[in-house]
Amino acid sequence: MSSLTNNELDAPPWLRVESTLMATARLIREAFDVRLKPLDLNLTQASLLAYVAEFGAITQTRLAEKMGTGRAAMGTVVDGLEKRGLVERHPDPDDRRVWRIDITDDGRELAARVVGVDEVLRGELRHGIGREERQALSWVLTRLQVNLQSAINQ
Amino acid sequence: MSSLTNNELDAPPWLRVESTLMATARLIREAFDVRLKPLDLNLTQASLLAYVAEFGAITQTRLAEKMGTGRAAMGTVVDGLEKRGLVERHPDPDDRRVWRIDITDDGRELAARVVGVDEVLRGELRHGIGREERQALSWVLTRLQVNLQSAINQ
DNA sequence: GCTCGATTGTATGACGTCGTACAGTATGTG
DNA sequence: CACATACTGTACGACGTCATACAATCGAGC
Repeated sequence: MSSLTNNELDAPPWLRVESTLMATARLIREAFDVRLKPLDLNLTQASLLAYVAEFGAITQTRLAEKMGTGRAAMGTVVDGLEKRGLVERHPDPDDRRVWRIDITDDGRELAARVVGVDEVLRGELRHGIGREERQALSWVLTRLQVNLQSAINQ
Repeated sequence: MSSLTNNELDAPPWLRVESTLMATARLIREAFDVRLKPLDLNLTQASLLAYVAEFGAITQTRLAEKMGTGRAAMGTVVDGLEKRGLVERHPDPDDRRVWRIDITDDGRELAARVVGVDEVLRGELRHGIGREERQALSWVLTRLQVNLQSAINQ
């Protein structure tokens, strides 16, 4: 144990809040990966599965946009899930370039378990954090994203 | 432009705040990488350099702890910086297993520029975000880290 | 002094993601 | 209809990180 959040005090003085945020993001991924391991899914796969289960068939490019990853990476993720019979690629009747990624029955079943895992974990993460604090967090993060996007575009 | 923060509204309903946080972390890394590109450094290298410049020689394992990465990964980062003459490995007089990573004059010069880049960017990121909002953000993140650590340890 | 467990740094292979380039297809313009 | 441009998904190579295993070394207990 220990060595938990000391990175707030003796952390590099530059990058203070930012590094805390990135460390938190790492922990989020780690926590979800741990909880999703029994389902043999990582966070990316689980997100894809749950998204398709919720919103129905969608093309890979839009999927990549939603999940914040590249098209190429999304292709390999879909490959893996398709090989396990959790999703299927259906040709789009209106556009022969694209595949419409749809979920299978097995996938839907697993997606339900993903949602369960997600709800449990998110419940644990709320401990000691009030509703308005979470809303404030969300607001600041959104604002930060705007500033970051401006900074990235010079 | 556009497609900026729509991932707040039509994002997967699970993973709401968490996915926003992770997306923000990605943008932070991206923004720093863009700004550090003229120095031919990525965020990891720059962090290491600035840390050693600030706090002096340190072993790789402690460096890895501070930066939140593994020892093996830290070794390759040090390799690259050492090859460019920005840091040096000095034997520890008291412990022959460890290297003490120290900065060179060239490294110190570059580290100063890193600090400059960092200050400019962090100034931009503060736009429209008040002091108490930043403190609240920091507090919630720290609390979240505690909850995450508990979740990871079952 | 010797032995055993713990620790440091490294080598290795694996994984996930990214960037680029490419072929196939769609869409708009002449 | 012909053509140029934009877009989708994939192949490929590269990078960064991780997990594991390992040799060298330290520190504690006898």
